[in-house]
Amino acid sequence: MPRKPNYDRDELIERARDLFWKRGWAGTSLKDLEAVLEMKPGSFYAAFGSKEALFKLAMEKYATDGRERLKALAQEHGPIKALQRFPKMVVENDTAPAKACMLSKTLLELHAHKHPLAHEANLHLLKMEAHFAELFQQAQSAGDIDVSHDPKVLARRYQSDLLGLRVSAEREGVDAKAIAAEIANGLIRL
Amino acid sequence: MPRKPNYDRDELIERARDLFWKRGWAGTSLKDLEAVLEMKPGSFYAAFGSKEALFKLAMEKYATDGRERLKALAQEHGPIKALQRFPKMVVENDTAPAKACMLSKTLLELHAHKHPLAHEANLHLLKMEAHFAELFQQAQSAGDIDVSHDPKVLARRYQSDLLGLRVSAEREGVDAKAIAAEIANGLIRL
DNA sequence: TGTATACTTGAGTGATCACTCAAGAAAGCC
DNA sequence: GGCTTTCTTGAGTGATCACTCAAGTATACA
Repeated sequence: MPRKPNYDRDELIERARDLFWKRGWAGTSLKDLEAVLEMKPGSFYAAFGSKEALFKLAMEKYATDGRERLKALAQEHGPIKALQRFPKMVVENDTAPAKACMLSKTLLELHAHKHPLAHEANLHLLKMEAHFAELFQQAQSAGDIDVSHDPKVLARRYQSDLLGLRVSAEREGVDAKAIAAEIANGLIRL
Repeated sequence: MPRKPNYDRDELIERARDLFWKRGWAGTSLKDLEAVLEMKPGSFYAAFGSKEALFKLAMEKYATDGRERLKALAQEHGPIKALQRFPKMVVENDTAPAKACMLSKTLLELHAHKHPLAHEANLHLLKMEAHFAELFQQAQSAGDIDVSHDPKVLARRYQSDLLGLRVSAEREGVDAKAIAAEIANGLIRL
């Protein structure tokens, strides 16, 4: 009896993610979304409910994709190599809508307003940090990093450096690849 | 013959800076500014011309204040100690409107729109980086840092770490002071 | 093919956006 | 006190914001 929608929901969320990632929350208007998703307002609200609900979906996709890329890297090269390659990978991805992390952008834009999406971004960052800690611990088990270090401390610092790297990569005239290499090299001396 | 304005322009710019710093460009409405500056729209536009013009002034004040704080630190403690203390100082300043750097917030928010203010933020960041490089060079002359390092490379990395630190400080549940201490310690081993 | 059921359309909602401007108030000089 | 000049006031500008909804359209099952 029903009629099926003539779009791929997941693909729409990806397109929305790219737009939100690039332009931020306030910088993305519904008109922009309508253009990119090729949807009229009625369909949009029937499909997603609100701009905020779609942003949340987009951010979830962003976060899980990031974790999966890290996981894939670890499976292929092992924990320490994954941690070393990740910064470079992030910075060299020229197809990405922005160099900076969508989670940090969201956090910085909306934290002062105590917007629920800022809290959401925070949670995703925590999850990623936990993932980093896990890899650091595995690297210790493999003998690649001295066990005197607390993996959680290493992960906290690593993520901080990564966030800094990605802000720097958004700047003009800054050699982000060089910084990424420095971060990678810093892991050898642990 | 004329009538003098009944406000202190510099103080108004400071108040605007605090609001912009905290809430960002799009997050700060003219209504917000009118409330904080205690000005009606007519006076506001007579005094500053536009929201963008005031933001630019606010960002300039932010940038020069930052450079002066660093300079004061260097004069009191010397270059290497200044570089070590600066991250801690930034993170521990509880009176600041936000932990994150106003320049990076502006850059991340407006870079995708190619907004002139993003370019402006970029220039201020470059100036600050040059200041860092100068201190690194002075620290080398003083024998505190090995001369094998390029001060410009050190400054680039230092600023990246600092930006990451300040994003991390904006998060909840992250011990930013610990990261600041790690950054400071990292400078000893150079 | 008829009908029920969803999806699509797009003009329209009130609210808020940055900004304007004419009129009134206050200060400095004679 | 009168006059000039600037500052202050605040209602009002069109544009854009996120969002709604009634009407039209297409699809799947009978």
